[in-house]
Amino acid sequence: MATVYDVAEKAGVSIATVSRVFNNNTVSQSAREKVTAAARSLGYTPNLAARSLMTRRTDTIGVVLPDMHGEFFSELVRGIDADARRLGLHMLVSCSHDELNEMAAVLSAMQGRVDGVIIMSPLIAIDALEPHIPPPLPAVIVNGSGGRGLYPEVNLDNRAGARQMMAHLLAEGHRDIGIVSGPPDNLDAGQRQLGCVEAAGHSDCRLRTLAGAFTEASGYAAGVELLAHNALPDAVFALNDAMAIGCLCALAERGIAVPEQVAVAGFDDIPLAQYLRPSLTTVHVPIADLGSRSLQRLLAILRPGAGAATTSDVLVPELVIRDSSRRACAPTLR
Amino acid sequence: MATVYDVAEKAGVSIATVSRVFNNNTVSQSAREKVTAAARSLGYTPNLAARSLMTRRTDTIGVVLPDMHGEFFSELVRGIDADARRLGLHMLVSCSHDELNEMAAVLSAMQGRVDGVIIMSPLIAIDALEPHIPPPLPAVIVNGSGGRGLYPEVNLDNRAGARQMMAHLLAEGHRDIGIVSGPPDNLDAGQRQLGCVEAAGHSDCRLRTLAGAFTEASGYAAGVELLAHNALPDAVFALNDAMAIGCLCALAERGIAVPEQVAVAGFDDIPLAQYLRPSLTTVHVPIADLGSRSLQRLLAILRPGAGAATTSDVLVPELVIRDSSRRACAPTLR
DNA sequence: AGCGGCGATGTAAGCGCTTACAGCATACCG
DNA sequence: CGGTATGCTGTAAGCGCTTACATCGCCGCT
Repeated sequence: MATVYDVAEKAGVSIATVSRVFNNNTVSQSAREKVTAAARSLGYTPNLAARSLMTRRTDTIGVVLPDMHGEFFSELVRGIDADARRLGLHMLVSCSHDELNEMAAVLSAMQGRVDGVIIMSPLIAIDALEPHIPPPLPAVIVNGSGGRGLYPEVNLDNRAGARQMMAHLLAEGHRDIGIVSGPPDNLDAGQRQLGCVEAAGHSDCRLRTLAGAFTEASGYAAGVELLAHNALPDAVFALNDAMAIGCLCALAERGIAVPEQVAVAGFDDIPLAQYLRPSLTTVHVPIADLGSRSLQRLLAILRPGAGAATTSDVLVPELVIRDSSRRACAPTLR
Repeated sequence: MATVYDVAEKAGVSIATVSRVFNNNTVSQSAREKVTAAARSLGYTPNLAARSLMTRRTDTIGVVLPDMHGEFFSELVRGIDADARRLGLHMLVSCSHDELNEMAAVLSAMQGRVDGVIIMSPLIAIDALEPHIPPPLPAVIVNGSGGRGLYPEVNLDNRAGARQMMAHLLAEGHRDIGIVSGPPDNLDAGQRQLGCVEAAGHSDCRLRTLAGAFTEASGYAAGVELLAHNALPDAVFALNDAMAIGCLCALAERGIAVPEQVAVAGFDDIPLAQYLRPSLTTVHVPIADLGSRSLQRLLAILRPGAGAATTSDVLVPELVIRDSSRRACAPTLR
């Protein structure tokens, strides 16, 4: 591999000038041209390790995810990547499997490879996590709450989303509502559940909770359980779309009409929610925005001067009403 | 940040000894303990940039993807990540938006940040791409064919998958089959289409092709078009699941019974395919395996001695027959 | 003509690490 | 007891780059 010395020699300048050309510092037009030509002919590329060693920057940010399953993850990464590219930043991705020591290992391994990290950790409580973030490492926490304020957080207002959905279901006249919950320790799931309870508290509605795990299979199981007890609720609110789909499947198998006999709603608004029959009423979560927002937050730490007025860091999801919850009087099929 | 010098001083040894401790070289037990203690108390972490500068390794591999939408991408990354972690490798992820110059930019930016790359590029033909891969950068191409053999390839046998599906549909007695194709230049789509044509060639079956783009919306549009002409085929084979879902949606809206009036099949076997009603007949693609396999390939280049018997690099997908294509005589609902 | 200022360039000092080489005990051989 | 193999350890030389500082013309000023 060619080095600055090779280029400098070929261009007839000093290594400092070569370096300056590649860092957009003041160089005369003629020198710049000579260097560029020499570099191209030698196939020179700056050695980034050496550069990092001097500048103590890596131009890379780390993304630590709980796992790599499903739409949510890819959307988040997409949101981060889009902005990162524009800013000339690279993205180091890793996952923690929701385990504290794996998380700690990942973070310490990233130490020195990245300028900062975006951490998503819906299961591990942030205050347990914080001690494992190497102190010099700038970090932003996305979608996990309960930190001590040591790190900026970007959150989704899961509670508000759930409240909106409940309000909709209540407005449709449903009073007996089944909630398919998420994994026990999942923070998003907890907040959504809380929103449901809050909304129900103001009304005369009955809430039943069914165990779920944010998977299609668990939604299916919940649907089966509802049918077994032979006492269908008016509506089922699955705390994510995957479970809503599983549940719809169980209901369809037994010939239960949705929304005529039971209304069904989900949460997340995954892309194909609108292509189900009946199309799925859900809460739209701007996942990619969550990613892009957290990158902005991180950037505000990394490159202080660079503007970025602190807009709110709580994104409010939006109710999307589709066929699966419409009043029975509206026919599903044309 | 503490350096080897700080640790060496505190431990009362030389920097070489400190370095040896962190690289598992021969060091006396007593020295090792002193160094470890000193390092811990100082919160020392080796500076990876400096290390890379000496060793010319980064312990990081790059993953270049066409984009970051949907299951396929996340599954692939998951497959790679799982193995990478075990091997102590990091993963730098980027996407090319299927544009040749973006691809070239991404690759040259990765130069020096990674020890090798895994490239997925279903749209850009590999022989056009190869000149843009910096020569010293080890690369493996996943799921894109047509290279000049300069780089190892790991492929999915899309053609065989499509042939299997066609054989199944023919065996079910369908003779008028609609194919919802993929994006025009997409290599996977092309191979799948080819498989269909091959299979049809051996039979007396009629094939109609409808334009598609691997999205739910395009599948929906194809479904609408089929209905408009008032001449439904016996079966519709959408070349990916997303389009099959869109198509199912269009058919359901018009009250067409699947599989009684039309059989429908997809390709990919995304996780929720089995939770659709009717559950979707499709071709199972082991995406995560594709990722893990390509990492193995890359590793065979990076760490030559390390075994890794060259198993085949063509993964054959597997037919998954579900309700959406079963003979009409089998009732869908119980 | 002389001088301050300025922009372009070169020199050289590291950044924190790995590793070849040399040094120095210790142990073991004849 | 000298010689030599053996096992640790220290010294020092870079890896390829950025950048503070010094240098050197050159312009425009008085």
